[in-house]
Amino acid sequence: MSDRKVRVRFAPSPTGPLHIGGVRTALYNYLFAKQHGGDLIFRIEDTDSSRFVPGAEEYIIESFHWLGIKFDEGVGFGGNYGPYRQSERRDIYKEYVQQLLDKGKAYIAFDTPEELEAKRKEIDNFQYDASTRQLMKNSLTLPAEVVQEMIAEGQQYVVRFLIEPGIDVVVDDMIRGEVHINSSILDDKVLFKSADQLPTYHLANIVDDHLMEVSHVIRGEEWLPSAPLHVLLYDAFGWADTMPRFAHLPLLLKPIGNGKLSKRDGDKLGFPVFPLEWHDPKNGEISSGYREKGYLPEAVLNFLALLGWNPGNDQELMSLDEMVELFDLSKCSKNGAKFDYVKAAWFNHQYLIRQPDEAWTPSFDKLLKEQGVESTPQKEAEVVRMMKLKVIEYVDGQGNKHKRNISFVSDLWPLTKFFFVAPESFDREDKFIKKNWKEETASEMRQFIQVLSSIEDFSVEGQKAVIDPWVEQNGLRPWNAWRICLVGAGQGPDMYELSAFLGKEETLRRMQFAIDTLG
RNA sequence: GGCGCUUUCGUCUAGCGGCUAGGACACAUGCCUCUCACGCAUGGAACACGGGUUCGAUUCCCGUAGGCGCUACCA
Repeated sequence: MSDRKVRVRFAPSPTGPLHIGGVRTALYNYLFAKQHGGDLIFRIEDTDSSRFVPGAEEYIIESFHWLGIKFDEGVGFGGNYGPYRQSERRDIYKEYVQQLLDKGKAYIAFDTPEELEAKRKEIDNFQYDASTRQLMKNSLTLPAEVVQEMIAEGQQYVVRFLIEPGIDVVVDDMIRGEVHINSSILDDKVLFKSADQLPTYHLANIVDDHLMEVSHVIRGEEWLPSAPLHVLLYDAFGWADTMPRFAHLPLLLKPIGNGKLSKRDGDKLGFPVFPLEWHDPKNGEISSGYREKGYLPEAVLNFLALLGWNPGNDQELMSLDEMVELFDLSKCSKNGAKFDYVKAAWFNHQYLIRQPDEAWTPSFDKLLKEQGVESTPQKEAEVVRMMKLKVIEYVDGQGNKHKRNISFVSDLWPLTKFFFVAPESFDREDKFIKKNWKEETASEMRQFIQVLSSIEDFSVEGQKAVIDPWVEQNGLRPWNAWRICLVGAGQGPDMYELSAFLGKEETLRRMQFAIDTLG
């Protein structure tokens, strides 16, 4: 078992957009596979035909493409163990169900959903198991000829797994250790459905994992209760010696309140729970996505990886390759993690500030167009340069340069609007304006206008050459008031930089407007 | 209800019998500064409870309580 080639799979159901928790599960599978030089398989588990949602499969593939998680084989990736879509494997499942039937490990049951419902009403905590199966309509209670007859008549039936009671079933979990469950509490699970003539998850997943030579099953904790059933299935097939190792991951929980993270929480609290924006084909509802919100895939992956796992030291920022190296299933935590979307934004900030300026320009350009602002790439590059100009001079202990506190490119608009749009009004209650626009400020600004008007060379150096001596001489500190004129608030870059960017004409125009408005 | 998993600052977590219980996010204060940020520094903030085991428990065991999951012809 130990020298078996590592092969893991991520196997979503195409019932909607890929949940962020699913992304983490896929990521852990990826990390585990790559670390061991193994394969990552992408399998589509579409055995519930009633819940199939068109477009979901394509959405999931595109999500991983954006995130940078690469599969080695599977739907859309090729491979020698196909088909990888379960709906295309009907015949395979039928064959294996028959095996179980022949071995007496499974049986045929004719009870209709209505009859089962009635039984549940009749008996408290009814469970289809060793204690009740004698009461039901199945191949264990009916004579063989009758069963044959009913099948010949075309009666609908399901195949149920026959579970022996009183067996101590052990699931050896790589995260939780040994989990014991007595088989008596398990029910005779349906393995093959009559409704759509497809297997249930339990059967399909065991057959596929076996045939695809999956070595490790890394999945969400919601599967832990059915893991004993899966162990019993491997036994029943006689595949116990090649049974994969299990690892059940803790769940992602709501940031506030109780329960696991769901589709609803996201847009209610203002953060996405899906990697990409999703347009529900049924009702046209739109759910936001990380990509569209301005997240960088590296940041999303890094953040997600640390929700339930850490390398055992204080390192938080790491590339996908570093994670591959550091990842360790045994270091995964056992309890659910609340989804902290504030920290997600922090991770994005960290990745954003490490990007070169050029990487910002396209999205910045798009942002400005959305705001109806005329601009050029040169001007945008200039603004980006200016807005971090002061802090780029700061280099920390690791030699990293720092930029402004923006978590998303979209944050740039409120920070840079004044570069493109002149202030139209001033908030007299604003703390900065109150403090820096006094009785005498208007006349000082008029003087300052005179000085500025005389400047021929309006570049940063040209302005400094004239203004610095003037400031020295008069003992005035015009910057804050000047800032109010040009920005309209207490923010923005170095004033010389800004005025040079705006040009002499616009600078003077804004100053005059402020004087006229504020008096 | 039954079964299972789980329980360290508000949140994510380190810790694997002896520590002033560490880090990060968030928060507060200070420094820097022509503003806002960034950055830096400092600070407040946790071992759910009760029994054991042990010279000694955050750490091991058992209860209790809380949280989460499962309990479909869904995955």
